[in-house]
Amino acid sequence: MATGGPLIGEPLEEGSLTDFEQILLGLLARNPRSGYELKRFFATTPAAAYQPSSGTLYPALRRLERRGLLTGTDTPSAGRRTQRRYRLTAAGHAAHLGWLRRPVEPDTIARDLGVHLMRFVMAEGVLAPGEILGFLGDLGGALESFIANSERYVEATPLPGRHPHLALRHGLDVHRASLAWVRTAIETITAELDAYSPEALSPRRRRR
Amino acid sequence: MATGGPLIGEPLEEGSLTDFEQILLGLLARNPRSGYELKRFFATTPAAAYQPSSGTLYPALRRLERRGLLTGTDTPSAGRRTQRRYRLTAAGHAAHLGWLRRPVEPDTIARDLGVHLMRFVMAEGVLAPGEILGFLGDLGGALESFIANSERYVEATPLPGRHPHLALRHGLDVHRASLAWVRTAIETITAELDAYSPEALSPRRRRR
DNA sequence: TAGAGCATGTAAGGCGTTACATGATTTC
DNA sequence: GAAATCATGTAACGCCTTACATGCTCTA
Repeated sequence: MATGGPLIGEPLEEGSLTDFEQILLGLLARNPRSGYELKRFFATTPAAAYQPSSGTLYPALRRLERRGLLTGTDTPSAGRRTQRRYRLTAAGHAAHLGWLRRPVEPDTIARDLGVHLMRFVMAEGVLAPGEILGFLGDLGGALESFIANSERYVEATPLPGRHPHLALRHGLDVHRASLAWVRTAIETITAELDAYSPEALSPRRRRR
Repeated sequence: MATGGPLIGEPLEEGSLTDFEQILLGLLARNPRSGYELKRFFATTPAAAYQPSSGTLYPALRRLERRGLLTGTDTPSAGRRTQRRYRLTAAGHAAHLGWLRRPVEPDTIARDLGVHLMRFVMAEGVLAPGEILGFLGDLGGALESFIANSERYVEATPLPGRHPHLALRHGLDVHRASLAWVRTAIETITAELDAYSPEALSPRRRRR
């Protein structure tokens, strides 16, 4: 920690990763894949309303490799052109864990909801159930205050016309749906936890 | 129309505008503003979870001016540094109208919902009520098929874990909320239309 | 004269988009 | 041998982000 220069093999850490790079890291953390397999994943999953092009995907993988978060190995798969298959390094796993554990910023909740959902998906089996419930709790809290702020704004501010009012109403409706989802997600996960160890993990709930 | 070269004063039309540029156009169509006033608008409106920086805003205004969609005039407002106040040209109004009238692409509905909401807000008083109801109808239709597709996918595809299933559920819940909003928006606007001219515009509804 | 607020702008760097290029293999 | 599919990549261009620069005015 107190050494002079940068150590060989240490994570570079200069400049943080984009959301897209973090998502690539998360996908490769579960199972190593090639660039093309990643493209197909994005193509076939309706969750991703996003379709990375070759010019986005391949350079991103090379960047992550250059940073020491991924290692790629050329594998001449039967027939076809040689594939380059990527897997995480130790530094890559550390970066991914750090991303999953990032606190929920209440100020940017509306903008980052999609990213939070991706983090939630990728946290399964990686973060402890307690951490996941904590994350969902923070998410719910952020949504609650966002909704409260929007309601206060709608009541306090005279709006120029009917459409702005309706549009704000849309934002409220959508975020209320998100909040309701967070609550059922917490219940679902808590219930599953209780099923496995009713006494140890959540004794309070059994009394009900 | 059949002349040889490009006419002076014609809209350039080469390459289309970004969503952000279209939104600037829409804001300036209602009332001329300076860059700083636009910044304050974005800062004080909770609808905009987006905060354009100086480096984004001012060059964008200059681009639109260079394209002939805006005209800016330096106005030495009392005290302070000289402001540059922008207003739309005829070509700018045409570009804005074209943006408002763009059809709803069902394929990108999840990605573009926010932009559609902005278009809805800015269409008030600019597009005819019939056009606005048509737009909302298309929006609702696109949401319906998106929801139906997602439901089919959830039922047909075995998902690796509980979290992916929950995340897809979130998408469904949120888009169902959007669809419900579209329907109430249609009702609201239709009702208001009826109030002004019950016979002429919507005689069917009176029978109910 | 130093500082704070208003107002517009520039510079460097990075990432994404579109379009094109390239290689290898199988099918018609 | 032409075309399609798999698979990776490059090049040009444009926009955004961050940070800094510039002017002008009023107040302490």
